[in-house]
Amino acid sequence: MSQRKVISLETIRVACRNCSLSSLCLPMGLTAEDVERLDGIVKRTRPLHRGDFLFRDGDRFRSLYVVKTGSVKTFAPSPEGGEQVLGFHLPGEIIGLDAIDKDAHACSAKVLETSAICEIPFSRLEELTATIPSLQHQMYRLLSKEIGHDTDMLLLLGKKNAEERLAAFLLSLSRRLQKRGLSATDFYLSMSRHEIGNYLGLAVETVSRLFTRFQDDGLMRVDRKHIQILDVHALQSLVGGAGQNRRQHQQQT
Amino acid sequence: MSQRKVISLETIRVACRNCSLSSLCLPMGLTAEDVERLDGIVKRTRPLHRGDFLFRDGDRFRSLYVVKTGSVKTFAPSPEGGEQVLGFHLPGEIIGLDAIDKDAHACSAKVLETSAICEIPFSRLEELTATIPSLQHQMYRLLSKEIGHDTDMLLLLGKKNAEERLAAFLLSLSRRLQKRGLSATDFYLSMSRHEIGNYLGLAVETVSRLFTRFQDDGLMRVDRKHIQILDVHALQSLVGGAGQNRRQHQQQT
DNA sequence: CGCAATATTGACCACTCTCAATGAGGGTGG
DNA sequence: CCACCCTCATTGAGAGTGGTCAATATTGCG
Repeated sequence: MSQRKVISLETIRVACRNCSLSSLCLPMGLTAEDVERLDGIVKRTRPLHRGDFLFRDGDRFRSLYVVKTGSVKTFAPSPEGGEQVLGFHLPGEIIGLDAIDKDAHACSAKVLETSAICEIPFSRLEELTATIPSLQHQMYRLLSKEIGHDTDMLLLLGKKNAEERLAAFLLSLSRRLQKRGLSATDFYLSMSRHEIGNYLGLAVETVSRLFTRFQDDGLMRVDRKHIQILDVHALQSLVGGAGQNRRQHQQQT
Repeated sequence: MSQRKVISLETIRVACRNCSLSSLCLPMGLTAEDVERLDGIVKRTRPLHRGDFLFRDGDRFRSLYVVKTGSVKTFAPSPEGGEQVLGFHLPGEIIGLDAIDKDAHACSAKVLETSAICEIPFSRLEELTATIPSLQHQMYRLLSKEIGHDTDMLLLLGKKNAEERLAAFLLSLSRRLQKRGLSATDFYLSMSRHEIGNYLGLAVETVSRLFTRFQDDGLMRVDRKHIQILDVHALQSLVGGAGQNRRQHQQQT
């Protein structure tokens, strides 16, 4: 910890900017000027708190949101009156892409803990992407990436058992936190067991039992919301399906 | 059948065009000239046959594909060596959007029956969307719509039981066929029970049993791959969850 | 400090998977 | 043209994962 050197205010400011926009301009081809223009349309809102909504399903679509710090969950109403958690969004991740099509949000976004969120008015972003080809390409990639992510979830829900799902979930969190420079093995869950279960298509009780089991097996330590991963490799082999193939025959067509 | 009147070659040609591009320019704002330009980059390939691949996972990404007639399935390899069917693509639907991000296909696309497919080189499409704002917007919508569709599947796999899944699947097919002017209640399945089961996260046997049950209950007639829906409304109420709430508590957070 | 929400644990059972056998087509070759 | 084979689909019986219900911590918050 604290390998942080003395740095200038300007450095922080720039780093902070890049932070909020990293998902948009990371693999860029953008000039400094382009980034400046992009930066110009981003609204920085004051910190939001647990329970606050970024938007609710049915709301008119106006902006995309980027998590700077904290975390957000998105969830859609299911016909029976329940809800399906669609994702947990950590710093650097973008929210709202699914609303472009219908020009309205089909899901709600709720802040899980005190968070800083950037807002990017989509109409202005569109103007920008129309004049900066590389930014347009970034947008396409961003949308495409979201599809790829959903695909992964389909595989998870369609083919994996409870154990594999929870292991995959934990590793996903770990990896994403690490990418932001946080610890990959020691972190706090900002969501409840209920929400994890809902997200993974499992009952709360199953999630709870698995946490206990993983801990008993020495894979991790669990204390309420505090998670310490002790054996990443074992978790990975759980996901990969070291467990004998299960669930419908793996047919080749 | 054969309510087809005598029509000019030109009419057919135009209709055919619109067909292949409908998903791109339907809710448009495109001038005739724009459509012309779009049309100019579309490659029309000769008919493909059952078992042909549009692309395989790992292939370099070059083009998007639009189904004109026939059907295509996409599927991704799962770590254990099996595969997850990601979707069945009917006329008017577009394939390959998930590959933009990594510039490589993460899934394979296989033709299920003799089909006509259009190919749209993505780099050329990108050039076009950079100069036609409304087309750019269409592309964003298209990508966004795909995300929305995946979201629906997540809800299906995460929250619905076997009965609800199959009912939803049948209604989805029905609706999409109808949109293309085909019968909503009488059609042939181009995919096997295996593929349906894989797609829905169910075992083949479960799919088979449900077909039998639905038939016994008078919801539909099933003869091999020939499907006749007799009671759409009943199917709809099955999906909606008329069946008493099942699967994890529907918590509100 | 006490109530409400969240989490854990146990017992039971249902949905659906697995295994296995049989039947029905569709294609190929004799 | 028929026999054969192979794939696909159907059906039955049994088993297991994970859901449901219920009781008991534990925590957080007003």
